Amino acid sequence: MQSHRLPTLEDVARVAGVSRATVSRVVNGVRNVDPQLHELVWSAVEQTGYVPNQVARSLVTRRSGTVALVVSDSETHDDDPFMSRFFADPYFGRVVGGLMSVLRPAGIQLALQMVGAPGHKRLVGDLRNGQADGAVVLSLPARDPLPGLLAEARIPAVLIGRPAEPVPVSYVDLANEAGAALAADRLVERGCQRIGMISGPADVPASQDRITGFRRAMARHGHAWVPLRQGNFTQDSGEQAMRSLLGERLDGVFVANDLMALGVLLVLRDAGKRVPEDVAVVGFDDSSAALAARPALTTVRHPLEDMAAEAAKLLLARIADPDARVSSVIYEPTLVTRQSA
Amino acid sequence: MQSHRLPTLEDVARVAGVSRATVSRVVNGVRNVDPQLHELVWSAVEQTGYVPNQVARSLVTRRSGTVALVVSDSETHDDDPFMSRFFADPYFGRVVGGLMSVLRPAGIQLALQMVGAPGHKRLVGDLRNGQADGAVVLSLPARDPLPGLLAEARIPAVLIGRPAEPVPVSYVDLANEAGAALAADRLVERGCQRIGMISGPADVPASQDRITGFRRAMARHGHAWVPLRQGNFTQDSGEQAMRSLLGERLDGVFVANDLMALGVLLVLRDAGKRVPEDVAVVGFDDSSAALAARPALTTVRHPLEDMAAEAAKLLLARIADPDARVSSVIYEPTLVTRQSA
DNA sequence: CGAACACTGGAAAGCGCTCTCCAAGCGTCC
DNA sequence: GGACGCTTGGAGAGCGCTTTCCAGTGTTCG
Repeated sequence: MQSHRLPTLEDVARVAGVSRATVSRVVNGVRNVDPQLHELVWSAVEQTGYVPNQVARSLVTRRSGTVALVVSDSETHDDDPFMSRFFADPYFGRVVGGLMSVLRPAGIQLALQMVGAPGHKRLVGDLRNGQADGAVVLSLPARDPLPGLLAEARIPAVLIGRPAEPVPVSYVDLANEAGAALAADRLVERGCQRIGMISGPADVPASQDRITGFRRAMARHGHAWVPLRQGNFTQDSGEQAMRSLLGERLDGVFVANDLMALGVLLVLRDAGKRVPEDVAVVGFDDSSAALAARPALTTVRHPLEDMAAEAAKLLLARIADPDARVSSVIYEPTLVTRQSA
Repeated sequence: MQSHRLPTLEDVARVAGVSRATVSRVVNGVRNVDPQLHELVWSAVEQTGYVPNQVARSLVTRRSGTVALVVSDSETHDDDPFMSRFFADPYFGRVVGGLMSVLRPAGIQLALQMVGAPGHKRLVGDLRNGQADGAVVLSLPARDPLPGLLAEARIPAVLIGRPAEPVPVSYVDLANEAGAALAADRLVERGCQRIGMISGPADVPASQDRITGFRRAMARHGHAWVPLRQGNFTQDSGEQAMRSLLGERLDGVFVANDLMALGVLLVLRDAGKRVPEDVAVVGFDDSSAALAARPALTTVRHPLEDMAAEAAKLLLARIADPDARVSSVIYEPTLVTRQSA
């Protein structure tokens, strides 16, 4: 019983006996329209089942009511297993959840864009064309040219995680150094003497900062040197790193994320070490894994949802006023003390 | 050094010295255009840095190159903690990853739409208006009217998870009953005598099927009655359910998802029960949690990424041919045997 | 050698909407 | 009573693109 053609403004106007312009004004709630006409138009809208065509509207207003979540992965091939890992990790979902908590009430849609270097030009073009009003960027590769391109094209954008090189784009980030220091303090305070670290990839800013922060704090406590192994944020890499660290006879270890810490816990257990009595472990992220681990993980809380929500707010502000100053928000981490340290 | 206005088809045409129509034809690769002109036009495109305006294109073609991922949550208020739980769960990310693996190579975008019952009308209208070419629907509420509305409006759609009531819409699903039967078989085969189950919410089809399948299989094995507790798929609810099941002196339990199984493991451990010696545990999903658990979880594998990818393929096929027959794909689960059973 | 025919490229009509004019109507003030 | 300002609604020009229709050109065949 549906007609094949959707009712347009024109149809509503005809039913209401007014002009297209008037219907448009009523629907968008602008200008003073005679209350009677107002009423009349709304009932015509109701009667025809009219729904504004966003596409047509976007074409003229150059506003799409959409924000892009750009996942920038520089070099990945299509079915790189890395991608599936990325999506399966709660990281992605938490970001989406945080963004939606702000975007949804604002009536703004989220469009997911995955793009590698070859797609940069196209992406920037599409965004300038009004495909989306702005972008939240999740930069995976260490030094990503995308933020710079976005800034140059004057596209409202906010990064999640600071860029490797300074770029005139707002971002939200965690005070990773401070978080790592929290872990160091905890380990030292417990009385650990031989403390090591398992880090993430060295070229990721967040990872670098955790290393720097940890080393600096340890130095402050008189530990000039810290045994370090590099992982890649997977549980597996955490296991490997811990195994290679076993010879160091550590009694404390800071692991740069919870997933790797899970692996560490397993290796320690297999090696017959009690946690925290023999070896204390501090993780990072306060993910659900931390709570599920046995012993429950003492970890540095990373308020990712809040950060993503803030990113959405910053972006909205920037869309509303493109000349607003670039501003960034750094979140302070806190230590969540559980059993492992 | 960027001009404020983006180059349009008109500009390219002027530079190339041809008409708009010709440029359009070249860019879209239709009709036989003189190879020389073809060349000429492309170099003009290059020179001007032209990027087609998708919005304008959509307006006339009524194709958007976008697919909506609709998360239908019927009754939720904006900052319901349920939503944040939903996004943090790997379920969401795995679906997105699976969809993207098909959509990205096809050059199609994914737009995230969260919508409750009040938004249904608007959503259907927007989709009919060509906002997106089709929808993948993730129905959270038990009996969701949305799939029916979509079918009625003849909007290409594919559901992930079977609808509670039959609806002429394609879907992909897991043979949940068969999966539950796999778990029952395993538990019985191990020699367990007193076997219980912890299920998900009773009004979710997937959850119902697991209960039915488990009961049926157990009956086949001569167990007429199965102690059952209901959880809500969270680790916490799993713990509670298990605690209340402790009095039953079970030696085997089937838990309807891995997250709850994690909770079960903890409770069992605290109660001094060894797994699997005293109590065998089988989970469901084969999530990363299953692997991380100690003992590692024996669980029913749920190939969610593959299912989501298939959903994307079905949707694309339906978009290409709206009159194609409604067809659904049911995936067969397999048992992943680890330590817990 | 002229007519029929493919083929190519241009002109122009929209897609559905917004928004800037502009005209009409009305009240107000000198 | 006339001029002015204010409110209100309509006409119409696009936004950038696709696509139909048609004219022009070169080709082939009777």
